[in-house]
Amino acid sequence: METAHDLTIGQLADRSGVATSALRYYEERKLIRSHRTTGNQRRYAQATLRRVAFIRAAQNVGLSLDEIGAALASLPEGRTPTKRDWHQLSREWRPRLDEQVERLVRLRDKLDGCIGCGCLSLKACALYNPDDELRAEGTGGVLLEPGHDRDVRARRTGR
Amino acid sequence: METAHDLTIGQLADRSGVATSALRYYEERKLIRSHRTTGNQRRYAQATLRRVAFIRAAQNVGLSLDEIGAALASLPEGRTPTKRDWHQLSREWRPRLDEQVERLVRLRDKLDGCIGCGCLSLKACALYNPDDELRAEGTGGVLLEPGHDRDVRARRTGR
DNA sequence: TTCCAACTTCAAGGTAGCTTGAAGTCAAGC
DNA sequence: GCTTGACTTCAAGCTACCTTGAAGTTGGAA
Repeated sequence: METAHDLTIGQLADRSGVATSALRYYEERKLIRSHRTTGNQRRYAQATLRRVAFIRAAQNVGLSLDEIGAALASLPEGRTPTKRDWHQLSREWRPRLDEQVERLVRLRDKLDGCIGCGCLSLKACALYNPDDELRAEGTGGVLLEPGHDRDVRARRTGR
Repeated sequence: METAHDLTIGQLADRSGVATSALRYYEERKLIRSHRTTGNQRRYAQATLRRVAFIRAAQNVGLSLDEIGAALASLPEGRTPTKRDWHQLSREWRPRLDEQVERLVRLRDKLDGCIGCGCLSLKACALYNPDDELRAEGTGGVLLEPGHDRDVRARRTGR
């Protein structure tokens, strides 16, 4: 399994821009894998560079390591992922990214018109809606967070 | 300063969808303010609802409470912010949101073409570039993170 | 006036995502 | 063969952002 092109953790850190401590952490979390030299040092396959890039890109978009790990788990276990494998993975992520972009654009476009206009605490605002009538229908709360409706009460703490 | 329309922390929590514990935390962090009843209970002005909405919206976009606090600090101290005040604040945030959106769109559009095509660890990729030649020029690392260039080495840990 | 849910403070706990430090081992150049 | 920097593990620490629990107080309705 060892090749001349395997990377030490330091090389992987340099080339990915990710600290060695973070790489060990990713490995502990099963996001990346390594094999060991006879002297117990980690060696990473070149393909790991791509995995790390994916991890950082995904983190940038606000995904947790758990979610990223789940995505990466869809890649083949035994062999180096092919272009097709990565292509498949990125296709599955497209809707997620679309949603994120939409949410952000909505915020950007509404921030001025909505917070700016002062309707934020009033009726029928696409950005935020704590209106009492609507609340009676169970739709109070922040509309920017997807799926918030059923969480609003659960998020309360004091008795 | 007390009006009939002041909110208890529970009401603010219900109407904002934010836990009371979080609201107390925000107050401790000076993101929101309250006055007290004779019995030492918090009462919030209606306008606080708008502040909380702003805080959550901003968090959604990935901003820290420190950054949000700094933004909110630009609002007037003594009086209830006017539409104009909010308008001003949201205008200042526009570039930040634009940048976020752009970053996200870039990731979305490049993910397929770039990670998918396998160029991720090769030359001249807009998404990621650990190419050795470019690294020699000091441009290795993840290109998605703004201003990463000077951080790449600092992020390394092991000696 | 009594009751109890909603409040109060304070300290500790929790999760995510790492970083830091100690103490020791490996490997590659002189 | 020696030196030294890059590696190893493990435990503890750190920042952000809260949550939980204990122990006590308030306030509004019956």
